[in-house]
Amino acid sequence: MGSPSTPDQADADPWSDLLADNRSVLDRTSTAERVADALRQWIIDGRLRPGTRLSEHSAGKALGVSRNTLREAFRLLVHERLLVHEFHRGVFVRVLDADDVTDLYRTRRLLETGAIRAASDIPQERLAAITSAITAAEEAAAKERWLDVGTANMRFHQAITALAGSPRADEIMQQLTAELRLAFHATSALRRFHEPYIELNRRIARLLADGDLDAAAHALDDYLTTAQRQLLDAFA
Amino acid sequence: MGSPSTPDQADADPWSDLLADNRSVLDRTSTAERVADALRQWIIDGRLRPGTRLSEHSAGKALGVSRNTLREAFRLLVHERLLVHEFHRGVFVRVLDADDVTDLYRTRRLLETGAIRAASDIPQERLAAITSAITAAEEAAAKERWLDVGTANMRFHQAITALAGSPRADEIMQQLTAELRLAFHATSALRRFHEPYIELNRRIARLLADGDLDAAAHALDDYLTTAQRQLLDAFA
DNA sequence: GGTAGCGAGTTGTTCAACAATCCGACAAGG
DNA sequence: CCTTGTCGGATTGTTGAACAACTCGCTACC
Repeated sequence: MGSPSTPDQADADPWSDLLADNRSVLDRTSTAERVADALRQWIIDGRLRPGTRLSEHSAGKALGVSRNTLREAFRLLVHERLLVHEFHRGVFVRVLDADDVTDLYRTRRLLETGAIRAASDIPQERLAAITSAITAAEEAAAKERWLDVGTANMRFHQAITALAGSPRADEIMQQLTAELRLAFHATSALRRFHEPYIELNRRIARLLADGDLDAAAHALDDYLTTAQRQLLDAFA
Repeated sequence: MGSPSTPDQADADPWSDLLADNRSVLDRTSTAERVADALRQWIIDGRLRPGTRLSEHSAGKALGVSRNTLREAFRLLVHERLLVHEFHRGVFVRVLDADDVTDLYRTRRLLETGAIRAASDIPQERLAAITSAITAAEEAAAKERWLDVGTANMRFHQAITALAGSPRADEIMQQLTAELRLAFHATSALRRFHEPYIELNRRIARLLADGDLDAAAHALDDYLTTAQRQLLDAFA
C-alpha cells in the first residue's frame, strides 16, 4: 500500500499509463452531463440568447432525453450560473446586469493578479501556453473572426490563472469566463471589442517572460479595469 | 427602470423590506435543495464520514424522497466536491488526499490575501464581522467545544474574504471551507487543531484595524502556510 | 376600472419499469 | 495457490406516465 515496490514487477509499468488514458474514454459520462455540455456550448456560442426560456417539454423532445434527465442537466448549469431557475416558472438563460459584470471583473482581478504574484518561477510550458493563446488571437484577428478572437483571449486569461498551479483556481476561472460570455453577447454590437487587447496581452506576456511579475500584475490590473469599463459602457 | 424614483410613492416603502424577508419564506426551495442542505450539513458535521457510500435506495427511503429527487441533490453536492460520483457505482463522501489539501490552501491564499490587498478602506461593519468571529472562537475555546471553534474559525476566514466585497468570491470561499471540513475530519485525532490560531487571528484583525494591509496579508500568508503544513503532517 | 376566479399549460415530485453495469461467489483449469 | 470464466443478485441509469402545485392570461362581474 505504501511505496509501490512490488518485487517482481518493474515500478514503471508501461501499461499503467495506458490505464490512466483509457479511463477517460471508458468513463462514459452520463446523459445528463452530455446534455449539459451541449447546452453550455450553445450558450457560450450565443446560439441560446440570454433571457431565453428553456421549457422542459420542448427542450427534452429536441434533445431526445427524458424530463428527469434534462432536469439534472439544468441543475448543473444553474449551479454554474449559466441558467437561472425560478421556482414553478422554469429555467432561463442568465441575463447579466451591471453588478454581475463588476463582480466578475473583481473576481477575475483577484484570481489573475494573484496567480501572477504567486508564481515564483514560471515554467517554460506555462509561458508557452500564454504566448500560444496570444498568437491564436492574432491569427483569428487577421481573419476577422472576432468570436474566435474572444475564445483565444479567454484562453490567454486562463493560462494566466494557470500560473498559480491550482486545479481549483483553474476551474473557477473557467466558470468565470463562461459566465462572461453572457455579457459579451449582450453587447453584440461591438464585435471588435476584443481586438485592442491583443497587443496588451502581448506586452503582459513579455513582462512575464522577463520575470518582472510586479509590472505584469499591474499591467493586467489596468487591462481589467479598462475592459470592465468598456463592457459597462456598452450596457447603457 | 434606471433610478427608482416613482412619483407618487415614497422611495423607502416600509413593506418593501418585508418583501425581501418574506421572499425567503415564500420562495420555497425545491425538495432536492433541502435534501442537499441536509446532506451538506451532515457531511461538514462529520456525521457522514469521508468514504461513506450513499445508496440511492436506502438514502431515499431514509430521507423520504424519491430516487429522482435524491439524484438531483447528489448532483449538486458532487458539483460542490463534497461527494464524488462514480459511474454505475454510486456516490461517496469525498476523501481528500494530500494534493487536495495543498490545493485548497493554495486557493485560499489566493483569495484571502487578495481580498485584503484589494480592500482599500475597510468599512466598520466588515471589521466588526471579523472580530465577532474571533470572539466567538474564543468563547467556544473556553468551553472546549473544538468543533465550534473550527466553525468560528471558518467564519473568520470568510469575513476576511468578504473584504473583497465580491459575492462570487464569498461563495467560492464558502465552498472551499466546506471542502476543508472533510480534511479536518480525516485528522479527527487532533481536536485542538484550531486553538493556537485564535491568537493569530486576533493579531491579523488588529493589523487590519490599523490599516496596515500589507502586514496583515503577510501574517495571513504565514498563518496559512503553517496551518497547511500541520494538516499535511496529520495526513501521514 | 379594478378584481375575483376559472382554466390551460408548465413545473415539482413520485412511482414503476427496464436496460446497463458492478460485484461477489463459485467453479474450472493451469 | 492463483488465475480465469461465468452466473446471479443488487445497484445505478434512464425513461415514461401520472398527479399535485403553481403561474399566467382571460373572462365575467361588480
